[in-house]
Amino acid sequence: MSINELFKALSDENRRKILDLLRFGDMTAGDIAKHFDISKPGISQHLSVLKNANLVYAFKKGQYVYYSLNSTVFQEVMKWIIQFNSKGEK
Amino acid sequence: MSINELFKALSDENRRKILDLLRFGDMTAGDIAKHFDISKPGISQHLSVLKNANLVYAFKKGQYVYYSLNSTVFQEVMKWIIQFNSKGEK
DNA sequence: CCTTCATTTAAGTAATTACTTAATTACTTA
DNA sequence: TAAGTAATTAAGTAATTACTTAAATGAAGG
Repeated sequence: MSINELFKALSDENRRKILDLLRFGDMTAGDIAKHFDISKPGISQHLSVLKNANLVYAFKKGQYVYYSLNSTVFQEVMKWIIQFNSKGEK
Repeated sequence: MSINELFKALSDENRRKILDLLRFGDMTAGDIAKHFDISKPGISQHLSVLKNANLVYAFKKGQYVYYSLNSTVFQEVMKWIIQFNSKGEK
């Protein structure tokens, strides 16, 4: 859950779009994939990057895997950003 | 100055380290390079990515080029992040 | 069980990115 | 104006990343 992993995860347009979708509620991997032109395995790989960065978590329900935003980690990024408004301390 | 360019620029560890250095004051390209193990042209390329993303700006003084943080753009990122704390509106 | 559906894993490829060294541009000063 | 320094541009390469298709896993329902 390094800050590097976090920024790397956020650096891809498709992954940010996935996060955008999840803002409105949890979704299955398949439903997420429907919003993209890329293959299901492609999406699955993006989801795994987001999961490893703790930006989302996954829970299984029957044969479906639901993905959910983990909004706590966004605060990590926020903290990093905030440094650059309060110039040159610490 | 797209949000994509911005996140791409922030996704590299060395570029984030450059931004960290600039928090404490403007620096020349050469002085920045001294803090890294990579070549000067390598740093120059990173600086150009940061400049294109509007994260820094450059001004020339004699034969030196000074780089300076452009803290206003961080607010763009901030805005993007904030969405994920206030779930599912807009 | 066997089939179907949802998802992931595996393996390969194409595109992108981060670096390198060599050459070039721009400025300064003897 | 020649020599030295700072920085960038150019061109090539190695490493990484984003995708693809095919195969494997796992749960659901006849």
